[in-house]
Amino acid sequence: MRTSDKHQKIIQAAIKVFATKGFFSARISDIAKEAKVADGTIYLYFNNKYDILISIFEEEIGKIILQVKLAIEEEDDPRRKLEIFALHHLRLVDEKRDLAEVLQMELRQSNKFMKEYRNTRFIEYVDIISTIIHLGQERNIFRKNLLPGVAKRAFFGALDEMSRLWVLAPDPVYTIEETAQQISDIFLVGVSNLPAPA
Amino acid sequence: MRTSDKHQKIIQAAIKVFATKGFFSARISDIAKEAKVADGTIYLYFNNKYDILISIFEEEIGKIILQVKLAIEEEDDPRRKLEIFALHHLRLVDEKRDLAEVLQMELRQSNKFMKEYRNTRFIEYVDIISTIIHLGQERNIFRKNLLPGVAKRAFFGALDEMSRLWVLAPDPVYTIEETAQQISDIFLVGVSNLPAPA
Amino acid sequence: MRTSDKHQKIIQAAIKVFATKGFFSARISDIAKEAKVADGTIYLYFNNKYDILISIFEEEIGKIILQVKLAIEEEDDPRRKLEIFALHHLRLVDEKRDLAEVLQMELRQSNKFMKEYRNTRFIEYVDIISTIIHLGQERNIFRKNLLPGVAKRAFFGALDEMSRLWVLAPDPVYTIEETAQQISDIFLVGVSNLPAPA
Amino acid sequence: MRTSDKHQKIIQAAIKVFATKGFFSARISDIAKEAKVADGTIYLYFNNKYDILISIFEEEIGKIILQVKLAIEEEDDPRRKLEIFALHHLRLVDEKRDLAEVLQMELRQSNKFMKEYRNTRFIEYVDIISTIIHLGQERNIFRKNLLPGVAKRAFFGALDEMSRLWVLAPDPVYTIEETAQQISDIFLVGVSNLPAPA
DNA sequence: GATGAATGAGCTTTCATTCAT
DNA sequence: GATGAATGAAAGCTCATTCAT
Repeated sequence: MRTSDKHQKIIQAAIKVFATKGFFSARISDIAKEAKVADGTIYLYFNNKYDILISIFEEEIGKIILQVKLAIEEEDDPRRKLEIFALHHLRLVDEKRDLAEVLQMELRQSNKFMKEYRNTRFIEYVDIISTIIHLGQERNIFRKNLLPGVAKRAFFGALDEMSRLWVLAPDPVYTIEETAQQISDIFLVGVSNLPAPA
Repeated sequence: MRTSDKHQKIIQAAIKVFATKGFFSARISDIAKEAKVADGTIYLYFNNKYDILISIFEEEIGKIILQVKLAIEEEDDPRRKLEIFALHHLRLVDEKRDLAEVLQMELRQSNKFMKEYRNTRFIEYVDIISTIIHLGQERNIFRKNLLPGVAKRAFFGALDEMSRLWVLAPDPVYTIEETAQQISDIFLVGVSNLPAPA
Repeated sequence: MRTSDKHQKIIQAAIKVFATKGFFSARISDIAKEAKVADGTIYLYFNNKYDILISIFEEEIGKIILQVKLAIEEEDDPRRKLEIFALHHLRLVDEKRDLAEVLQMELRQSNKFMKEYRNTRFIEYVDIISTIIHLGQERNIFRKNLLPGVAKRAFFGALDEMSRLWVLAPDPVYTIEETAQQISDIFLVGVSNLPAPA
Repeated sequence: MRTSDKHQKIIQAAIKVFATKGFFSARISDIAKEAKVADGTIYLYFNNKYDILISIFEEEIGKIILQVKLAIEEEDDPRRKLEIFALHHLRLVDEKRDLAEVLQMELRQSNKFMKEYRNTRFIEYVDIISTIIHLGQERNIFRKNLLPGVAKRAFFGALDEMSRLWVLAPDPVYTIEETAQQISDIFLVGVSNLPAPA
């Protein structure tokens, strides 16, 4: 069996188990059972339990960043870029719910127990937004008095909070598309370089 | 006695320790040492480790909700109410950083390992926002086509993400006031019942 | 129960278990069972399995060195001092067989797996012999052309090898006294069939 | 094939690894790497880890016994025979340090964890000495009141203890030849400052 | 014969919880 | 009520051994 096979099987199993029980409550034996390998096999591919989590971060976020950047490049308008980012983000959460959950919760917890790990991939992802905002400001579409560090986080936070709702209780009330649209709307109107309402 | 000295000392110690190490990495003996009581004493006031966490949620969020509701009632304008909520939320994060961190991270993780616990207090807190939004819609200040479940989370998410930034790396670049103002601005302009830009 | 009690009980249990099975084959649970404490209790008194072994070395050899030095000081003649050392050493092996076995085997192995531990106590013990030899040379009782580093080890090695015999198969053929006498004799006058020195 | 290339390679690798880390700390994969074979290959030649150790004992001591007996037969005088034994023993330790270390430490420990293995080869080796002593007593060269079981072990122990010194810290202070001579001297004539026998 | 990926039993160690004092 | 020594279940990880290739 090819090495990559087992590596991927374990990663996918770990995503599922971490999503369900959380990193700490997850047992190596849970992951092994889910991946249909022996406990010891996991240690042929990963140094320890933390290493599995880090690998999820690195590998899966890496893939996502690539996809999103690709999708955004196809549009020129910063407003459309933001809409696409929102849509992409929420679709991902819907399609890869377990992964989304792990990234959302465990990734942010991780600095507590993995002191040495600096999560640069996550920062890279969020910075896609600030790049778009800068672009919008340059083109005079977005307000110049936007604080970039705040705006990017406001947008990401809005999406992220919706994701949480989705992850906890998949909500058939709003579709992904209308949710993405709604958030983009609120945000875009909010940041537009228009005369403030009288 | 529920509000006994020891009870509070343990709660405050636990907040500090949970904030620093996370719930799972925190040991009962850490909390005991921080609270300057014996390990066993903790079990006179709490049933187990989970119970301490739940108590933090219930008691501390309870206090916060009371404060925020009080502050909001003093204003009539929904726009001002939102601004006050934002300011209040961020001030709290700044003043009670440890508590903020526990609420932000552990509370959301909790459903993973405390299956039976339904976190109604948190929902109650976030619903303060939706109440304001409804009010704004009734008074024709906010757009009617806002999805209330989305808008409330978009606003809370934006604040929450800023809090995370604050908690991880206390940022002297933006003041609490300008951050709150900025987020309120983006959101208020975005939800205002004005003709959409051409 | 006094702290010292448990510490001693564990040390004594460990001596017995290490003597019987060797350090590596010995399980913490074996020691705990022998000491009639829970497995975890051992870790209240020792950092880890190695620490138990080191404690045996330090504490028990310390006691022995004290005793031997005391016994030797009572005699003036270096020849008698050597005889007393031999007798004392072999008596100890007989009386504290398990301890002797641990010291004999595990102590010497220890540098293999406890790289950082320097066994100064053992060297201190063997150096009691060289001190006696030096004294004998000063008084012109022992040959001046004796290499001190060799002679001390020759004497200790002879005793040690007898101890091993004793430990492996307690031998009723020779008494401790005649064995000690025999080794002292060989060392003091050799094996040649010559008229003993007057 | 018993004397196959691989069999020998594994034995030699195991001697090196056991000498360095000790039997228990040595991993099969260490030996395999040292022998430049796959882990599994070892099990084509040996039943298990213990079996490798036993094979070292049997085969390597076997060779040594042959050599020593041959060297001793060339001399007639029991005193010379003892000197040759001493010299041969120490030379061996010097030339085959790793093997010496394994035989010295692991062989003696072995009865602890390999209950069923009786180490007859080692006894055979030490009994070469007692044979010499008996011969010396028959010829009236050695004292009749020597206890043979004690004398043989005294001599062997002296050599063995020197070996340990050599193994732990190769000592350039004394040469092998002078060390062997010194021990033989002490044993043959003792340490007393008397005119050497005519 | 040779390989080395896979196995899983079994170990040391941790730490929430208890309870005699 | 308060203590903290003692408990023992539970889990991460290692590594001798196997076996499909």
